[in-house]
Amino acid sequence: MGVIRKTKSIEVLLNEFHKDQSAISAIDLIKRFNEKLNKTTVYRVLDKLEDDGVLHSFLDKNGIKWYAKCNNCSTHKHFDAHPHFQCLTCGKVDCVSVKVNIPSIPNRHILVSQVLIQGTCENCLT
Amino acid sequence: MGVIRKTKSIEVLLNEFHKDQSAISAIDLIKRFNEKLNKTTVYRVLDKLEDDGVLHSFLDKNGIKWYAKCNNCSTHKHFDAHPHFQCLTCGKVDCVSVKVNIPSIPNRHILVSQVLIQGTCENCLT
DNA sequence: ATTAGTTTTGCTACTTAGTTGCATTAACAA
DNA sequence: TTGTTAATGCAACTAAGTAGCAAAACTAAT
Ligand SMILES: [Mn+2]
Ligand SMILES: [Mn+2]
Ligand SMILES: [Zn+2]
Ligand SMILES: [Zn+2]
Repeated sequence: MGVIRKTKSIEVLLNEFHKDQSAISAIDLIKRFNEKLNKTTVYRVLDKLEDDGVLHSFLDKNGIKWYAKCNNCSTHKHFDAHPHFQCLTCGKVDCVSVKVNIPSIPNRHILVSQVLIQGTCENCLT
Repeated sequence: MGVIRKTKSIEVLLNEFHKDQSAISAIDLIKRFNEKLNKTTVYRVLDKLEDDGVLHSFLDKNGIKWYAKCNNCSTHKHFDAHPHFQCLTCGKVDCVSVKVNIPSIPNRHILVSQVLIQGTCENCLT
């Protein structure tokens, strides 16, 4: 897979991730470009950008899908085993670069893990 | 809130959690008692049992809801800050009792966190 | 610049998990 | 046994995400 053609939809969506480091939910993007892009297109572009290693995705506390820009990933290698932080006050979601280490579990082989942290963001702390 | 009346639905569902320590998804319970209980009832009973501290819930990798029996919880106190483990081979989900410690994050106040670990369960390891 | 081949898009319809409103039924305390 | 109120069933709905297919738009070759 991977992005093959530079289309308007891809440009518009990617630009949204470039102008802010925060994660953005698929639903939010659909709302933002309501008049400009079809929702199916939004889902498909996000999916493709993820395949291409440009974005990565995760689910928030309510099971809805968020995307954020990958930091050193490519089509072949992904380094996205970082936690995500969701502010319970304003709803903003960010990638956090701390390392959470998962202890081994007896009789089980661990492959991946997702960590979602919730609390108050710096903007809402005051 | 909390369970007030001992009904057939509550008994049937609770019994399912008693005979096995594993977590069970709401969807699965709806399927299991397809002929016996209405799906709305299943959702409502699970919700109420959670309020009452008898069960706790979490979302799996696909954003679907699972429930498991609480281990020392009551209506007022919840001790469910434990990770959950989902086997990628058989799909089984369990509570795990290891402690994952979340490091503090600069400028952010952490309140709760969810950890979902994926891998291979003891049954599927062979 | 035109064309042809292929990808991407829009649209409509669909799926699936979960929720809501409301009338009926079942607990249970008196 | 009866009256009150919680719990249930049913049908209709919501919301996130998917699928099929025809039309549009890239891109590369001519
Ligand atoms: Mn991230
Ligand atoms: Mn648990
Ligand atoms: Zn905030
Ligand atoms: Zn397994």
